[in-house]
Parts: sequence; structure tokens; C-alpha cells
Amino acid sequence: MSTPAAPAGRREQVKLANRAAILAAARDVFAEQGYGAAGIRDIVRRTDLAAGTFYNYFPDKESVFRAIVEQIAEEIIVRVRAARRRARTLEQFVEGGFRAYFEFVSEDRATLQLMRRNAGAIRTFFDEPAIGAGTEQLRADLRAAVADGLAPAHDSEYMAAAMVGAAVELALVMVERDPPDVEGATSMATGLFLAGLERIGAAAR
Amino acid sequence: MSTPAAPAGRREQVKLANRAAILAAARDVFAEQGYGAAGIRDIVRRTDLAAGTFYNYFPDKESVFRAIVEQIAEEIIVRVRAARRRARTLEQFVEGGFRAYFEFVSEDRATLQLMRRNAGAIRTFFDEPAIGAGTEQLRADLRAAVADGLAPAHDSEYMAAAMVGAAVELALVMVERDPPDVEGATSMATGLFLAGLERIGAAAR
DNA sequence: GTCAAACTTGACGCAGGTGTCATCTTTCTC
DNA sequence: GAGAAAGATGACACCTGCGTCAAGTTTGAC
Repeated sequence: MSTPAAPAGRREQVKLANRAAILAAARDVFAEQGYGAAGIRDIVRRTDLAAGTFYNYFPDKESVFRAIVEQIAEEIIVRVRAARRRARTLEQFVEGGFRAYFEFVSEDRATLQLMRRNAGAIRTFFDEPAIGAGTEQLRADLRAAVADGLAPAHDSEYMAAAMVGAAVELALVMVERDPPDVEGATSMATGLFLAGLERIGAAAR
Repeated sequence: MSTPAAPAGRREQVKLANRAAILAAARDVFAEQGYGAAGIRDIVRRTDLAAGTFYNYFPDKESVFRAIVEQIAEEIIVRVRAARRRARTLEQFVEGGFRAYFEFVSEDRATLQLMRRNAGAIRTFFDEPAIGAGTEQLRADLRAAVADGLAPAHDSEYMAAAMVGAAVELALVMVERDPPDVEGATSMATGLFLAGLERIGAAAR
């Protein structure tokens, strides 16, 4: 009945578990109450840890928040990037990116709620990139696509903003449908931006 | 040197001015600190009123916040609606709506900051409509456009979400340009969604 | 089995925010 | 211009949340 195996030292394991527990609790609390209204105690309360323990893992509220957001941003960027790198056509580029994002979101609603509730706080802490690092990333990818002859020349700053904004709002609607309608959201987004880009291409010719 | 005229009773005027002062101060505070982190005292401090006076005008923080957001939503809805009602073609419909919104935003940055910083709080208080009442309104207008034969049939819920999301993000980028690039943002948004709607129309045929 | 080191615990003092209310000031009425 | 009513004021009592730290507990080394 004892714990089966201890890959690393017991101590090490507990520390990892505690850190993870704090992060998970914090994510839920921020999603429900919003960054400003949330307190350290609210986070700790969802954990079987004591208040003081929190401070062995993070110096303050802002740090946990940053850690969470960075983790999420990393995940999204990796997934979306991978999808876009596989693209050989403009359609694949657009479609792959949206689908990767919508899939991520549909798998992890708690995270979507967090982003939705704290879009403002995220922006003020990481304020260069509009929403997380996503927009900046997309902008770079768009420029690369233009350079590769995949997409026509366009204002990549505006285009990235429009795509991210549309994706975020679409995701919110998408997860309300039961089951989450990844297919529909992807095709709406793809149709829109593909048509838009093609029109720009046609106008430039 | 006395005050020139007193259209209504003095008392009445002061009350109106105080209410307006509180609303203006609150708007700035919420824009800077976010709803959760803001306190009544932060608001009152930007005013030449005493703390207790606040409670003669609003029972609590949530009430001021609601009053502000309702006022803004009202303004936007009126303007955008008017523009759309004038539309005789699909292009006018799309272009007019975006332009009205971008113009409003470029005139009143404090309000944009407020919306940007508190998108989450707005959604939780008024949670039916995604961002204020704007999305619901747009959705109704889109359905009317379809009924009038102006636009092809489409998923108006997704379309409205995409348009609102794109508009919000575009506005944020737009106001960073100097001078605010209403023209560019309008033409990007219009081009995108017009192309998208036309594509849907072509596919349906 | 023993012991030092690492970690956890929760009570504590402190800081700041909330809503109230007795008191003072201004406005309106006659 | 005197009196009454409306409203503004800010000090007060209360509450909640923060970060710390002395004491207790667990772990791993020998």
C-alpha cells in the first residue's frame, strides 16, 4: 500500500507537486475573480498548503500570474508555429494556425476563461505584444509568408491584430457550442482571412 | 464675478457636476488600475469631493462601473446603428459600421483604455453579450441584412464575433499610429469582411 | 536510529480599504 | 434674513489581506 516508486527524491517530488498545485489553483482563481480581485489567500485556500508556504514558491501574486501566462503562451506558440511551418499553401498557413489555436482552446477551457477574464491584466504586464506574445509571433509569420511568396504584401500589423482578435472572440463562441465546434470556427476564420488576403493579392496585381 | 446664469437650481447643477466628476474620475481609475484593483478612495481622490460624498451618488464600486460601461455602450450602439441604417449596399453596411466605431475610439482614448483594460470585468458583469451589447447588436443587424438580401446567409453568431474581435484589436493598433489611422483601419476591416461575405455568397450559389 | 537541514505551518502585526454617521456648510423658501 | 432641509465632510470602527517568522514536522544522510 506504500507509494510504488520514487523516481527522484521524495522531497523533490513534493516540491514539484506543490508548485503545480499552486499554479493550478492560481489559474482557477484568476479565471474566476480576475487578477486584481484575487488574493494570495484565495489561491492557497484551494490547496492543502498553508499561507506561508506560498512564499517559498513565489514572491508575490504577480509572479504566479506571469508564470501561468508564460506557460500558456509558450504552449500556444509552439503548437501554432508547428502548424504554420508545415504549410505549403496560403490556405494551409491560415487554416493550420487557426485550427491549432481552436484545438488548444477546446481542450483546456480553464485556460480560455483565464485569458478571457484577464485580457486586460495580461496586456498591462506583457504590454508589447497585444495578447500574450501571439500577435507578435503571427506578425513575424505573416511577413515570412510574404517573403516566401505565399501571401501577397499587406499591412502585417493590422492583419495580425485582426486575426488574433477574431480568433479570440470566435473561440469564446466556439466553446459555448456543444460539442465545441472546432471545425466550424476554423472554417469561418479561414474563409474570412483567406478571402481577405486573396482580395489584397488581386488588388495589388 | 459671480456665476453668470443658473439655468436650473444651483443645487441641481452641483449634483449633476458631482456625478459627472465621479464618473470621469472612475473611468480614468478603472482604465489605469483595472476594476479589481481600483478602490473607491482612488476615485474620490481625483475629485475635490470627500469620501463620504461618493456614497450619496453610488452605493458601491460595481454601480459606478456599470454606469460608465452602459453609457459607453449606448454611445457606440447609437453611432454604429445610425451608420448601418444608412447603408444601401453590403459595402456601405460593413464600411459604415467599422468607420463609426473607429471614429468613436479615435476621439476618446480614455474610453478605449477602459475597455481594453477591463474587457474581462465587462464580460463578467454583462455576460450575455460578449463585449458590451455590441456583439448582440451586430448579430441582429447582420440577420436583418440577410433578410433584406444585402448579405448572403451565414452563421451570424460567428460572423459577429469575428467582426467585433477584429474591430477591437484593430482599434488598439490604430490609436498607436500617429495620427490615429481611422482610414487604414476601416479599409483593412472592410476589405476583410466584405471579401469574406462575398466568398460565402459565391459558395452558396 | 539519530541528527541536521529543508521545508511547512499558522498566528501575528501591519497597512490600507470599506461604509457610516455626527457635524458642519450651502441652498432654497417665505 | 431666518429657519429648515439637503447635502458634503472626514474621522471612526471594522474588516480583510499581506508578508514574516518562531516553532514544529518531515526527509535523507550516515
